[in-house]
Amino acid sequence: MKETATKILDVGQELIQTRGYTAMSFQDIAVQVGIKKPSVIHHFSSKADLGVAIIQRYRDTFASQLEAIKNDPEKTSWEALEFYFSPYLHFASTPDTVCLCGALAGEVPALPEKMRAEVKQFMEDHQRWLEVILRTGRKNGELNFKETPARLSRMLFNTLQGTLLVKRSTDDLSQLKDVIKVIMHMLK
Amino acid sequence: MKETATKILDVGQELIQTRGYTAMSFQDIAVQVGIKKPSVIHHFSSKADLGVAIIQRYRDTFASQLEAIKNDPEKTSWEALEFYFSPYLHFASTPDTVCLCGALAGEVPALPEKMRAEVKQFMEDHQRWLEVILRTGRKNGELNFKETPARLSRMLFNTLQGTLLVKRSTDDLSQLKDVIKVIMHMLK
DNA sequence: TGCTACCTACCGTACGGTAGGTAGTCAACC
DNA sequence: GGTTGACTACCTACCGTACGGTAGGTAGCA
Repeated sequence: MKETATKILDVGQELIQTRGYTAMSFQDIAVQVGIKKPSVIHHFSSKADLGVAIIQRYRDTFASQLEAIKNDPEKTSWEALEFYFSPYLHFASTPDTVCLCGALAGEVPALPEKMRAEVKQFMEDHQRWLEVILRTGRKNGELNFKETPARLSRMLFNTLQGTLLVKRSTDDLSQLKDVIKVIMHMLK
Repeated sequence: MKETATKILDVGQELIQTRGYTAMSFQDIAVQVGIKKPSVIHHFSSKADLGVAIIQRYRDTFASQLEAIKNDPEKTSWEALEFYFSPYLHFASTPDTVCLCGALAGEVPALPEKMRAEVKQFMEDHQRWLEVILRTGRKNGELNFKETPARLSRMLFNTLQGTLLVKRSTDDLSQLKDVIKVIMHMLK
């Protein structure tokens, strides 16, 4: 049986990814977890605290995945890229869901200050990891591109985030696959 | 002296671009226009109606600009591209502002149904215009690329939207210029 | 007379958050 | 071994605030 706090984080994250932080309420979370609103607040004393906890948990799991890939010398750059793209492909099959950082980025002005710093770090984590893959891939001779790894990684990261964003309104789920295909092709 | 209805549309649009549709309230608009809340509702009988009116006005002006460019035989494809990118470059100098469609796309699940269709059309307008520029530019021999114009225009549009999105949290205003430079370079 | 633009006053709802209480668990103590 | 106290998880009931929206009235103008 999952602990209540973990359930709250799970439900909260899902709600942010589908409806956004502002539209996520303690009440919604309480209903989905099966408890009452004040009990949610008992675990996370404010909405901002809950938001920060959700981002931090996500960042932690992301960081550990990064380490696992980094320390596996058998992984090729292409496999690392595929791993990086896999969650995006997952979003391609769920019309209204979006990467956590993308959902939060769209709401930055409405976010409590505590959360903004986390979101910023979050974006930088993502972009920098892609940068590392690109740099080592080119050094190994596996990947081929003209731009600097920093600039290209920023651009590709932005493209992925933008595709997720646009997907929400157009419901054109095939775009994500197309975009990833084009990116892969560009790097050969 | 500007008409009140126009002022309401102006202020409303600005609020959507900075804070988002959900966080935009009749009260905020009333204060900035210099009237009381019910007077705003007198002009636009519901928040959804106001939202639709704002998008429609934007789409109309965008469409007329499109026609003007299309019907000017002296404009090169590069000039058309520059014109297309110019509003994005403007956003590069305003940290918290975002393209109207991008701001709304991030909130699609929270939007009233009437607005969703408008947002969708909005995105398609933008993307299709870029597609036309790319297609005619290649036909003229001015532009050079391998992908189909449809696929490439979607990708570039997504990249621009994503860059605006990411900008909100990172405050890295130089990215937009960089991205546009890279795109221009790609098309040579 | 009728219309437009605006106003004050109000309504119901939903939100984040608080106050205060209850039931269960567990360790410390006589 | 039973009693006590502290702690945790959860509850009901409530508060202030802000929202979208309504009712009804007024001043000016054609």
